[in-house]
Order: sequence, then C-alpha cells, then structure tokens
Amino acid sequence: MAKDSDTETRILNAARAVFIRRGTSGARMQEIAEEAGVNQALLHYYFRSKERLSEAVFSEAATRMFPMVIQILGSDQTIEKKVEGIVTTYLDNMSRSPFLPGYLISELHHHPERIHQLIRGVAGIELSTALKPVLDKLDKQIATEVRAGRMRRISAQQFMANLISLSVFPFAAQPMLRAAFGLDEDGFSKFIAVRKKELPQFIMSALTP
Amino acid sequence: MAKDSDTETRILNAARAVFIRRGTSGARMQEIAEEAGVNQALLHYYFRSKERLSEAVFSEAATRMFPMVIQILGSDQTIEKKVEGIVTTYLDNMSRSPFLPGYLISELHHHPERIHQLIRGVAGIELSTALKPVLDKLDKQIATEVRAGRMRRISAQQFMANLISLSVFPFAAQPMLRAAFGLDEDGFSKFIAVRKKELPQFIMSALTP
DNA sequence: GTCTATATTGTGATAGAC
DNA sequence: GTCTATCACAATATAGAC
Repeated sequence: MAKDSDTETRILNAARAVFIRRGTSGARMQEIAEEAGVNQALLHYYFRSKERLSEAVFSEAATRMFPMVIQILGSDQTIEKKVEGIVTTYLDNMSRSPFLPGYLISELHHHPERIHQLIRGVAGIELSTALKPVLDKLDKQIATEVRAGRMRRISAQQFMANLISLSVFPFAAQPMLRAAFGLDEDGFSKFIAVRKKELPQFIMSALTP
Repeated sequence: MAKDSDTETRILNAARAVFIRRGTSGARMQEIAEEAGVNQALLHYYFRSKERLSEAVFSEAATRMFPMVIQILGSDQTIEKKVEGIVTTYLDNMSRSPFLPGYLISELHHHPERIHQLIRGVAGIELSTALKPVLDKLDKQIATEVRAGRMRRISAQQFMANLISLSVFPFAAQPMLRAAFGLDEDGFSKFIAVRKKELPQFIMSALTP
C-alpha cells in the first residue's frame, strides 16, 4: 500500500542516498533527516537506530546486485547467451545505479562481517550455498563444450570472476577511470556504451580455442 | 635516515593500518595512537590533524597503485609482454597488499575530490596528463598490430580497462568472492595463483583474431 | 619529544509536549 | 506521528607540565 511519499519511504530513500554517498561511518543522521524533510527524532521512531537504518540500506543494495548473476549463470542457456546476459544486465543496472558497486565494495571492505547478511535476505540461505549448484552446473556445461572443441578449459569460478570483473569494475573505479581518461559524466556513459557492445565479443573470443 | 622505529614512522605505519581497515571516516585517532604505542597528542604533534594524516596515507596508497600501469603500458614492449607485465605486477603487488584496492575505491567513492591529489604527488602532474601520451602510443601500437592481422581492433582505453578490471577487481571484491566461493584466506591465495597463470592467456586469446 | 589533562564541538539517541 | 529540547558520550584538538 505504502505511498511513495510515506514518511517511512521518504526516510529510506534519503538514507539510501546519504549512506551510498558517505558510507556508513561517514553518514550523519542529521543529513538523512534533512534530505527526507523531517527531523532527526523521526528517524529513530521508524528505524530505532542508525545501525538498523544502515542495515536496511545495505540489504537492499546487496539484493540488487547478487541474485542476477545466480539467475543467469544457473539458467539453461548457452555459454554465449549467459555471457551476453551478464554483461547486458549488469551494465544496464549499474548505469542506472552507478554508485552501487563502489558502495558495496566499500561497505564489505570495512565491515566484512556483513557478508553473512547477503542473499539470506532474499533467498533465506547462505550465499555460497546458493551459488554452489550454479557453479557445479556451469563446470559441467563448460566441460561439455571443451570436449566438443568449442571452448577452452576454464573453471566456473574463474569464468564468473572474469565476467563480473569486466562488467562491474569500471563502475566501482569510476572516479579513477574518469580522472585517468579525462571523461565527464557523458564521456563515461559513452565509454560504457562501447563496452556493452564490445565486451561480449571480447569474452567469447577469449573462451574460443 | 629515519629509523623504522622512529615515532613518526610508527605513527604513519599505524595510521596506514587503521585508515585502510576502517576508512577515513571510520578511523579513530585513539585507535591509531594505541596501534602506534603512543598517546593521541603525539599524532597532532607530528601531523597536526586527522585530515592531514589521512592525506599522507592516501597519497602513499595511490602512489603504490597508479605509476605501475603507466610505466608498463608506456614502455616499448610487445602487447603480449605488456599484458603479462600488468597481470603479474598487479597480482603480485596486490597479493602483498590485498586491502589496497578496496581502500582506494572506498576513499575515491566517498571523497571523489581526492582524485586530483593522485599522481601529482609522484610526478607533479595531473593523472590524465600523464596518461594521455601513454594511451596515444598504445593506440598506435594496436593499430599496427591490427593492420598486420595479429590483433582485433580495440581502443587503448578499453584495453587498459579490461586489463585492470581483470587484475584488480578480485582483490577489491575479495570479501564477496570469498563468501560466494566459500574460500578461506588460503583458498583465495590459490584462486589468485591460478589467475596469475591463466589470465595472460585469457586476455591474449581475446585479443587475437 | 612525550605525556596528562581538558576544552570544545559533534553525534546518536531519548523524553515529553502537541 | 511529528516536533523541540536535551542528555550522554564520543572524538578531534589544544594547553601546559615534564
């Protein structure tokens, strides 16, 4: 039911913006209150503490990041479709939320214990438990392709790490890349657009014997 | 001359550990003082403020990260040697400082203005200015290879982004990868060792027609 | 150079009126 | 549900003795 201008929703929206911008330690309840257009006491009325509010934001962010790769890599598509699916899905998603990767890396770097909070919120199980069958299935699929001479040997782990690295890192390192290449916001978007077109070919070419 | 147990050096070492672990906002002067085995007042005696101390740590970290790629990609080696050089250098360096990428991404994400501090400390010039001739030269080198039929077309920017993504991202996302793959510290090291061997082949295969 | 106070401000959280 | 006022403590920074 909750209208988009519900006080609780407005607070959560403001919290998301501030936590992602400042990080959990750098965020101030006062700034969140201002951005939500309410006073600081209301934040505690709805979320009890800064800690709980930050957990709500983190869980939501993690949920937007992790299920996709599991769903796509665990599907019954060809390797080529999976590569395209990961690249397209992540580049599109991250283009809409370009600060998500940096925020998640930052949070997990400074609060590694939060990793246990991952996925559990969305599927009720541990991340590695959810991923295990996906990796096993992918290893088998790759083995079949290798035997048919259509693919070079690579473990599902390394395969997945390469896909995510190539798709997500440019967003996580966006400030560095922009400074290094001298790109403004629009230039960076174009850089990503090129990537979206070329990355699947690049990866498939690396996988083909 | 400065002995390794100089008070100033001990403070800087402690600051490096704490800032990298907690981030600039999360770090506490008290924790740094404890880790250095001195009291809080001495931190201000040597570095005047938390801000300045954090700048010292950040500059040092940035300097350990960025010059390598410029040096290697700007050299006169073959593309293959450059790929090998980047992968080996970064994987070795990051293995020794596995928290560096996460720290730098985190800092630059929450304090993007710090980007201007980059490189200037080491070469006295802007990052993009230092990189421009390197990218131009690399573009020419790639064009030559393409004309000779030895390489697929790719821009120096995308080429460099791919190299760094594949080499650095796994360290930046270390907490996620370890949770996802169920790896302990040793398991992660082995994962990186495999990467060091396979990544150059993977990349060269992607670049070859 | 190094220490022990201490000043001063910032910040999460709560009490209580409306 | 929402506000103002305020508490309690954390954290940076400084003064001044040794």
